[in-house]
Amino acid sequence: MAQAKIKPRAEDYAQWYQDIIQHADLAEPAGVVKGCMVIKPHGYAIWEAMQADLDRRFKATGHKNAAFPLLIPMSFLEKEAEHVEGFAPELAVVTHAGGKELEEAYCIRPTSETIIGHFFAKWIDSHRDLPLLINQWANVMRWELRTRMFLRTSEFFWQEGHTAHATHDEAKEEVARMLDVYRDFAREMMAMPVVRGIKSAHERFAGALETLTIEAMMQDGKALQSGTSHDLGQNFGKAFDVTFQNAEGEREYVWQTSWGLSTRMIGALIMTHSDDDGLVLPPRLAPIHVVIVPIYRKDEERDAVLEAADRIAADLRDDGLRVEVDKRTGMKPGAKYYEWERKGVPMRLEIGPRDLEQRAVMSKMRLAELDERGRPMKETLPWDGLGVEIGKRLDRFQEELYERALKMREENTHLVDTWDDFVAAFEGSKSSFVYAHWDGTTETELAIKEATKATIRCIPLEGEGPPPEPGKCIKTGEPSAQRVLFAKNY
RNA sequence: CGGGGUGUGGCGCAGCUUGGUAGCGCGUCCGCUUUGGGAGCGGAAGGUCGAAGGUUCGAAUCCUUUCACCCCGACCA
Repeated sequence: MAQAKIKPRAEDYAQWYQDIIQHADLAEPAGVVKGCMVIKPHGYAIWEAMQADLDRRFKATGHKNAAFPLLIPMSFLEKEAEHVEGFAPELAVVTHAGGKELEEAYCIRPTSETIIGHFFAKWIDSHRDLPLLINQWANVMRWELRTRMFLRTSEFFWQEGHTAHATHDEAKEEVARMLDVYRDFAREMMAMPVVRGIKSAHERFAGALETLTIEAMMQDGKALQSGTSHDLGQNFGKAFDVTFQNAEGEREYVWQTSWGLSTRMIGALIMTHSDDDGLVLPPRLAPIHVVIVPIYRKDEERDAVLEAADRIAADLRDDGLRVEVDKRTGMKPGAKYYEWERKGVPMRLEIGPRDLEQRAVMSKMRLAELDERGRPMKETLPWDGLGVEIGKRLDRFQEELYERALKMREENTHLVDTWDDFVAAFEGSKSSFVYAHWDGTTETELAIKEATKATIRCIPLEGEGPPPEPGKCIKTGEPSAQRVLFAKNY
């Protein structure tokens, strides 16, 4: 295990982020494949927890999983003009296979709208076939110029939902519904508050009529686009001839949507909750809820302590908790404490001879207050009803993480009305969430980015951000219907 | 892709200017003593110095090329 200290956030946020990933043993750069990473077991377990919950939510909203080819004929991409323009620069292309050059090159999927569009055309014939609600869990590849672990790697894992509907209204409902699924997932599982909104034309998905997004604030004030839901209109329907016969017997193009959320969320988790001591995980996504550290001096003590630890672990597992007993020898308890804290385990139990006598355990939460002597506060919990008590504390911890993240965001969210204040808000490497008026043009959006590096993260949906009120564009003074969210972003 | 930086045992680094065949800390393995907030002592293992060429009697060190990673941009989930 690495021994060098985690770089404090205040000194070098980027280095801190790298250190957390290494010290928590989440992933490492592949090295032998540019821009790709190996997600290690502790990191992958977090993704599996995310997948399990999202999959349940997708199925609860009527979606079914399917799998489409990794390789897509190049000609498919070219069928939708904006789509190919958006993705062409970052495609990895397969030109040879089976020892000879292919007649038509394949690209490794950067996203699957095109190949799924092709199959939708085969599968959909009648309005009775609609809506068609499909999700795919997959890896995709986009040859990014600058990569950062979890946030932007050449290969990444995600889910992509693809649906086809008979009417635009139905499709728009789906787009909004799935955005809310993402919002709820972020809130309930990740303990991460998000702002829902609409992407500006410039930030929209290549080939979409409209892109909805959830944007989260990271600890350094930058925004992270955390999930997107696209209204594809009939663009792909027309490109792939996906048509159906309506109730009146007329042939119509379908209305499609797509929506995705990726392993980037692990990066979001890190930058939302973790601290200078290591990873901090919300209990609902933690691969291990509780680690039990047995403490003993003599062999007799050892047997009794381990027996009790195993029994408690078994009881807690029966209560639905994910528990690990750290039986490693030759390692002092303190060393184990530090290691599990680096890995983000929400709660630790210590059990030793003293506890055996009292029929109790010592418990310590990952984010514990310090006492007068600067030591983390611990709490004695009796064996009776232990699972219930731990459950309560984990639930409270989950909620505290959310409250803490929300507070952090609110303290770093501002309404700005003058250009000078706007520039000051993004001076140097500073970032925060700034709600300001914008005249609605891409030209102004780009000028603001050029001057401040801040971009429009989204046009907030109703109920998000400040109440809509007309005003004047921060840059041009032209009329604006509502404030939009500006921030630097990952 | 432009600019900058870095590649030396699992991790963190020194050595490079002034070439002489690799060292430190942590970790790992074995033994004994330890174990309620990062253990101590003794012994041991582990490295084609990112890769390929070149210069040289001799290259971690000098030259060329290349690969990867990190940071700042531009591009993007």
